[in-house]
Amino acid sequence: MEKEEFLGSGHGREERNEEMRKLDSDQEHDHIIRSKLDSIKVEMEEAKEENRRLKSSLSRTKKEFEILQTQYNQLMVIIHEDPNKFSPKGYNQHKEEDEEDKERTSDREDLVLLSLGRRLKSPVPSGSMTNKEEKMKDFMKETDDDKRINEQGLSMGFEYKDLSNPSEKLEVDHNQEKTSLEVSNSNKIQSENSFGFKNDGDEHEDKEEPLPQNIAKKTRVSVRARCETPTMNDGCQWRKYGQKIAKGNPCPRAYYRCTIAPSCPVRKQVQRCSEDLSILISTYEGTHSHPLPMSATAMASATSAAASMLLSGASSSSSAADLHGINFSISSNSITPKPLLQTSSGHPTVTLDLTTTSSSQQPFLSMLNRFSVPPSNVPRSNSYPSTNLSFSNNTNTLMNWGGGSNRNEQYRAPYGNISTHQQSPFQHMIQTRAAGLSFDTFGRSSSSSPHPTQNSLDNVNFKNITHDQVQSLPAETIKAITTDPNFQSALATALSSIIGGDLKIDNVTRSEAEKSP
DNA sequence: CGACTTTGACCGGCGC
DNA sequence: GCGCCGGTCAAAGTCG
Repeated sequence: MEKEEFLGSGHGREERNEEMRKLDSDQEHDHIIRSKLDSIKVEMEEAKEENRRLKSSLSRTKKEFEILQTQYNQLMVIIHEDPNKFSPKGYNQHKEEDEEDKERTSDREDLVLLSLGRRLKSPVPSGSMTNKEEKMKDFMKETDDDKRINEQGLSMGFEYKDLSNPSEKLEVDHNQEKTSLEVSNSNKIQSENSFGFKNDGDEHEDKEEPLPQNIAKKTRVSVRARCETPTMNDGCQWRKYGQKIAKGNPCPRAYYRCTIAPSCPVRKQVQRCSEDLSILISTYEGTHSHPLPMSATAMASATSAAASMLLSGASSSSSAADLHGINFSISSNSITPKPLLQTSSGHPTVTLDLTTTSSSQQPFLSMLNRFSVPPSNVPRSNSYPSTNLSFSNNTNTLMNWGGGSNRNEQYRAPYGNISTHQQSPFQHMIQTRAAGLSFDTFGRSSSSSPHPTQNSLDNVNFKNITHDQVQSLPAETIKAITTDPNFQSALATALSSIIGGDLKIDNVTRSEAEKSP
């Protein structure tokens, strides 16, 4: 009996134990689920928080960008409209016209100019035109220059002088590594061997029959940038046609040709810097004989601007120059790293350096100051000048250009996914004008929201731009904007045009940032 | 199957 | 004239 009871009780105990175990396991399961839920909740909260942070950061950056863009646009609009206005005398003379100008400028604030580089051959049907586009078209009819743009499209870039022309002589001082350009008319730059965009409407420009010596000595523009991907996405469509191990660099050099148009003669060489494998050196040569996608215009304009600077003698300037009222100091500490692709080939090469790090606390100034001559210790075997333009900042300039082996990389914006109205934010800021070096620059923020500094036009003052003003720009803004390769490209173009063109900037619009925090 | 990449061969310029 | 070197060609391979 006792045994049975024992067995019976033992059996019951087992059942209870089983139930207990079941309960325990259920509780454990619940506990696990709860803890998982908790952790997920925490993660969600964190994500939300991060999202909020990013949103606020984005909106702040947007605002700051708009402010800067407005200032830049105002300046360029005014420069374009009447350069004389920038002299104190001119300012007084034109004071009465300011009201009118303000209205016109305000109108232009509504314009979105996406005309950096070459205008597309096929005109947009008027039916599909937006109001902004119509306004832009209307405005472009206002001046003769703009008419020319409207009728002929844009011609800018990599202008290369006919060296055989006795009136336009290129002298190179091999010993001093200086370039001396003797140009009879700086605005009459021939279109031979021009890199960038040419106007199909101009028959004479379509006939690109450079002389043999020019073919042999095409100007090249080398762009150095930190880039993790095998190639830098510059917006163009390239096809690889060769690869070589070049002497002096264990990294292979890849040869690409532009395939947007079958007859496009533009070539590109891509090579990693042997000293710093994170640096990608892209060297461009030739002239695009076709419209470029918008995403390609930034790089094309940068390279063209660089080439223009080379040809306009920027490299021959002294250690500091006062160019049209803007100080361009060429400081020895801004010297770029030794350019590898300058050592060969007998091509005049200009290097755009987007890699070097500045110790300066003023990135924007630093950027302006980085129009530098190559270091004297750089060996150069070629007999042509090389010019280094460094548009760096004090941030980590490692760029992901979105390039790589992906075949579909072309036409993608070089800065990843950007919403439509923000795509290539600086491209619409600059509009180039024919004659290579001079251009119109105006436009506005593409944001549809009311502009925070719209009223600043009412308080436009003209003063000499000072370093203090530049310094007064919010550092974060400067950092954000100067790290944008599109800005760097656009700036290169703008500066090039100012240096090489006939614009006279004695004064500039006072920066609204002076008032802004 | 077309577009693109790879890679060895070839060509022309340049220096010795 | 020869060899080196940068640049290009073109056939074969790869990829989507």
